[in-house]
Amino acid sequence: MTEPVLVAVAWPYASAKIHVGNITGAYLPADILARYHRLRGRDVLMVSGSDSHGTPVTVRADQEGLTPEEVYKRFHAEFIQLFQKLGLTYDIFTSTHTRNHFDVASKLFLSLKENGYLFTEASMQWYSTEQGRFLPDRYVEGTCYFCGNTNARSDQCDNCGHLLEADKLIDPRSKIDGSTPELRETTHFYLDLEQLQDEVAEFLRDRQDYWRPNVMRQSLGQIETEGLRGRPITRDLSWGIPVPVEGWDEKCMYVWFEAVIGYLSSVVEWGLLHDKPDAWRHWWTNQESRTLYCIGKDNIPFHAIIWPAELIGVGQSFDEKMGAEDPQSLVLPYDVPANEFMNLEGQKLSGSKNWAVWGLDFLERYDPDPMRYYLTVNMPETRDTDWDWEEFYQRNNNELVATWGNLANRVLSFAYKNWEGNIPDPGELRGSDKALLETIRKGFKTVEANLEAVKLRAAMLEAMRLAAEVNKYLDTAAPWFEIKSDRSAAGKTIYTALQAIDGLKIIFSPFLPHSSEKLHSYLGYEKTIYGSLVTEEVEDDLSTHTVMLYDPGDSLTAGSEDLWKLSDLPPGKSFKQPSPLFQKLDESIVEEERGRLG
RNA sequence: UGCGGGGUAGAGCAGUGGUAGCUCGUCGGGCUCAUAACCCGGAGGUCCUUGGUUCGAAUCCAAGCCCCGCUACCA
Repeated sequence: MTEPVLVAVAWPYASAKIHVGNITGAYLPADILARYHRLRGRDVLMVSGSDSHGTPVTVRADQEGLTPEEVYKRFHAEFIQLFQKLGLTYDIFTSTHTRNHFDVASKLFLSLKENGYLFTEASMQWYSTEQGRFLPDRYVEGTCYFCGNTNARSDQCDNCGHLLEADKLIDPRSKIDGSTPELRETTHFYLDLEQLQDEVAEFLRDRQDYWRPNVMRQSLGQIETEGLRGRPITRDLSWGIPVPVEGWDEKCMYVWFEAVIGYLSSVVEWGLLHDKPDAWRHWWTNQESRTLYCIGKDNIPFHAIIWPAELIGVGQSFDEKMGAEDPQSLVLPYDVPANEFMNLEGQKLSGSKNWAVWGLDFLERYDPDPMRYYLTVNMPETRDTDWDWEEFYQRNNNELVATWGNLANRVLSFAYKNWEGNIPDPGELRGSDKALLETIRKGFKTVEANLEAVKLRAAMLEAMRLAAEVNKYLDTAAPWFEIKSDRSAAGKTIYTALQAIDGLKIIFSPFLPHSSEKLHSYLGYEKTIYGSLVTEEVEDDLSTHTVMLYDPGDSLTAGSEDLWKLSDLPPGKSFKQPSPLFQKLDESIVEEERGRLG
């Protein structure tokens, strides 16, 4: 077993389709990191699943006349389809609606309760006598007590912008059936964040020098200026995980409390599915384990404050409940590299206005790597960015195709034509050849430094710069000229260039895995670089759910060898006739795609 | 109202005290292995404004202008 790396990815909410903003914000950066660490031979586990519970799912179910379970399963199936096409190497992509997750979440809840970090408190909530249930604030409308607007939501008035106290709303009515709700008292469990505040702050300070400033501002900054207050972690809902306390089975755990526990439960499930029930401890109780949380900025408080607070509060109790003889505490986040948002053609994304580029829809017309490339160079790492179809088209043709795709194609074509599909024997390399290979070796180091620091844009740019270096080298050496007078000199040049693109293939592969595999196969390798994604139906006493799993197979990264380096290319080895790695796009797609919006 | 981010070449960005840089586009040249791709060179900027600190400011301070988010039980 080598260094454990846990890539924990935001759980998509199973009530909406996935768009490019979601992908660039969390799922793609996670896969880039996971693939990079796989190349390094580390014990990578990339985990996530569908967040299946909560109000939006039930609301959508009501609208469509379906059960919440049917709604979640429909979106869950689409997520898996998209992730397989994009090549996101989740070791496990599961769901929160599984017996295993219920069990783990309940153990965690009870651990917090036993350790004294939960308390109960009563409050007044709107209750629908018609439906016999409590209504979420956003489903109660009425008259604003500030401006008199008669269509104010009970939590906020869209007319005057004031935040409202729900119980002061005038003439409340249910948005669902128009009936008049009444105020009723209800009691909930609260997570005592105030009590955990000092330890959370200490946890954050320890990481202050390498976390992104935007994440620190929203976590440590908030604690230092406003402090933390208890937050309710249960709801009067029926779709979710029942509160595991006697007399409370009518209420559920609140999704924001329960979904993050998926980072733990999914690792447990992965172990169970691989007949390694104790494997979860390798990532979760081993203090050497590096846990990275890839999320969007809307999730920062949950991952940088609340989840660490839950983990701290649990202490060793969870491990004890899992049957450990010598229980350990759980590993706190190493980094939470949250991204900002991606807009579209200058405007905020909006599902209801169809102002979005949907993942599956995009892949109907384009290949996955162009999307991965554009989303990486445009990743909102430090500020909001913009998806612009004109720019997508330009970058695809002028950068991806022209610099990298063309480089691979020109080298392979020339070699194939002049050496009958065998790697030429270079003999002794010249100074200029060695210099190029040295540039690539240094490139591995630079890209590595950027990836370790989760600076993916910079890493991608550096990779492209290296491709440009090889193009320059070719232009200087001019093998098409050499070959006319000195075949052996041309052989040295082409051998060197082949070796260079063989290395670049590895450097590009975390970002652009599909084209790297293609090039890898053109170069005549038998094994693939990465494994594949498979699905499996899992049945438990709660439900049946589909899991997507990563199968390393007998790929190069299946072992623990460090592949992050220039490898030797054996002279004489045969390789295949190449074809272009990427397609040029026609300018007409710009207007075509813009026409689909809105 | 409060909080946060931002205003640097046509576009997108980097640059936190010492002659203003990168990618793309643009103009000119070279090459012909390659998906008219690749390589070289040039043009292009009052670094939002004003005032201040300093030998010296895009970079620090003050005031102001403009854009964009957030301030939701949408996790």
